Amino acid sequence: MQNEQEFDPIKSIEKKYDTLEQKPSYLDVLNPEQYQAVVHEGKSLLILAGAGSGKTRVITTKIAYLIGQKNVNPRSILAVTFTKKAADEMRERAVALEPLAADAQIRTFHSFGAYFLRVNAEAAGVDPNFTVYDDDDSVTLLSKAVVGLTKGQSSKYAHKISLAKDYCLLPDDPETADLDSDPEFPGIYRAYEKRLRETGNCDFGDLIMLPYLALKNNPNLRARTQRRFQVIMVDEYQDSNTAQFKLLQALSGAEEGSGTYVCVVGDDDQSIYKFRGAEIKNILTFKDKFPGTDIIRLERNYRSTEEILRVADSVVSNNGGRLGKNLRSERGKGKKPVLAFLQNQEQEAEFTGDLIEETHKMGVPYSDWAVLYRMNAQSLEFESEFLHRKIPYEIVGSLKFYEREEIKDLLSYLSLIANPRDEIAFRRIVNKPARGIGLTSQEKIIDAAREAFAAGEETSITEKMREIIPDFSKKAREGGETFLQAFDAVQGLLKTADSSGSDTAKLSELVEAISEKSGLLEYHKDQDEISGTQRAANMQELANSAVLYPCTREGLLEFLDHIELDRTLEKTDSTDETDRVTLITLHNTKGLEFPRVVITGMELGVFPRQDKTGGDLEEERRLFYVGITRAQNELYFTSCSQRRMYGRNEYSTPSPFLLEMGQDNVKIIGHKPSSFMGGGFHGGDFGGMGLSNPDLNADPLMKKYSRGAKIYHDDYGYGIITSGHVSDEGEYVVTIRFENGGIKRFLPKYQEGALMVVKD
DNA sequence: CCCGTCGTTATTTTT
DNA sequence: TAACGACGGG
Repeated sequence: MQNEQEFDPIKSIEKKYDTLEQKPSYLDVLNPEQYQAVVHEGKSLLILAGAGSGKTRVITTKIAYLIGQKNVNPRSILAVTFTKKAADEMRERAVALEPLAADAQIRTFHSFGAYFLRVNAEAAGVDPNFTVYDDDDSVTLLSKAVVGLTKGQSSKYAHKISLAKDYCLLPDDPETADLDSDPEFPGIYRAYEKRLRETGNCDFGDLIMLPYLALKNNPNLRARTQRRFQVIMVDEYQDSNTAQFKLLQALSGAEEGSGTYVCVVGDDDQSIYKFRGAEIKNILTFKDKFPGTDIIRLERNYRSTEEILRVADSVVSNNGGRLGKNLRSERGKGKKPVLAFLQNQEQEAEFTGDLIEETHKMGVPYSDWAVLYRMNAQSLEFESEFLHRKIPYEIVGSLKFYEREEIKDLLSYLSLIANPRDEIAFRRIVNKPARGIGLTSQEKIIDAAREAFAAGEETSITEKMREIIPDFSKKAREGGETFLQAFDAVQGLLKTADSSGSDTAKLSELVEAISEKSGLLEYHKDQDEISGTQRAANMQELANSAVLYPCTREGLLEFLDHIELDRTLEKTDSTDETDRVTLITLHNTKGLEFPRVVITGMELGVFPRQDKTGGDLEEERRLFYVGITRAQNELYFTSCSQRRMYGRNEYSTPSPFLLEMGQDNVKIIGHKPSSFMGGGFHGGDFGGMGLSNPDLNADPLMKKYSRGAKIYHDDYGYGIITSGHVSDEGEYVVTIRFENGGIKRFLPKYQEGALMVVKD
């Protein structure tokens, strides 16, 4: 005993040095700002992370540090991102630094919402077995909820409803009426909500809005939740919407002095999703909403060369209302970006192909290259050029696996098993393959089921169908029996909750059984023969992806969540070639980087789009900024003097953004258009307001009578300019569609007296 | 219920 | 231009 006591102080000292020794090396690799951000505590924190400044490293290190060094319970950490990919990467990297991080909630906003709703289903007033309707399903549901809408109207209103939810607006909120000029809109929204609740399902917007409302209306739940989450981090905060902001506020209890530590990370210069409801003001005013916020700027860029960042900065400094940042490259000077003026899109594709081929001969892999464009339609020219030249490429984002017909069919069976009130899923599969159960029969079944649900009956759509089917015609009756038999059979494969762990049935078996017994596999195989598609293979692919899930109700819900909340992945291509050029829209490049980047279609009307002014133009500019800052080593811009759009060959003006890059910051090749001669360059001195393109001002007629302008003609009445182009004779020609239906072309030059622009 | 034809309409889209 | 939806006939 005596001895032991003598050893004690030594032990204690030893321990201290042991601990110092164990100071995790992950802190050593941080730069001073990153380190500050990681060890920051107490107040709220806004990390302004410039492109390529290592923000993921900061977030993941912070999670590891909190758990490993500050003894924060991993379960009390919530980190949200916007994409599944980002969430997966974040979790993986955090766990690599600190294995206990596996217990932290690292999720997308929507997957967190789904999780929250399932756990708190009762408080939130939702069915715990809900599945998630995607945008297509919402459109279908709306068309059933409001009779007499055309398909176009349904998708328009469904889109508006989704926007309303992004802004956290309910049908009765006065602002809701402002979202659409149609005074019926709030009523349409209300009808949609009613029908959606009847199905027991949620749409994407619900996954954010309903958790927020549940917290708002339920103090106990709020207190419990705030106790649970001590640390909340949000990535890509510049693209959060109003509902997400409100949810963050409610979760953190910032207004109630909960003591939750909130850390948001983002870059106001990269906010590009306003059209989806993103509110850049969330990041601009964060410090006001979370008083006492500290701001840390990460301005060291490890991705791009100086020359590239110079162009990026020169462009984005044309925007007003920025938080401000000064990105510095840690990569050295590098090569000056190249701006190529070309004649048309064929030449644009050829030029790009040349670049890729020439460098490939020198040993540059294809995968170094990314070709960026504003619209998906622009990929076509590159595809044919690359196909022709045998340059391997991959188009990112166009293949939407989970939106394929055959996949949605299978998923509908799964959804209906999960939630027997899922009207949309039922309608999708009951008559596929054709069984003689047309729209009328479907209506009868759904109406009966809805009535039963309203009366509080514990039943399902298929049970109701079984009840009323004897009244149907022979054909419909027999077809219905076939469907019910198949459905019962596959539903029976789902193991009930009491079966124990010894049971190894996999969900993939259920998917395969559905394919077979529903007749869908056969049906789609036939379609394959006809259209040469890959549907049968895709169906198998879906089954394969279900192999990791148990064939239980829990496994099923988990699988469906996984799929609904991660629709981007799964671009399994049959070729195993990995060295490929990437073709991608500018929006889709967020978070990515490439050694060599070509930004194409730098023309007014394409990028930026012509109808963009003011704040919208600033967002286009940020999109341009995002594109530029993807490049590590080499950057190219292409601009065509002529472009075929909507079947018409139009002359085009260079993008005003090109003027903003600064003449000396790029190497210009090709035939410089007139607007680029003689000191036409002013980069960065417009304060970012409106269009400052000298070329537009050069021809006042083109500006006055631009596409989209509403006009009044003395002889023909009101109309809208559908297009404007410069003819071969060099004269500006506009095409006008008049309200009476007529389409006429004019030379505005000669119509000054008769043709006037009207405000709308 | 399937197929052809005509007319309309063209962003971006994390979930 | 091209792709997709609406509509009508077999």
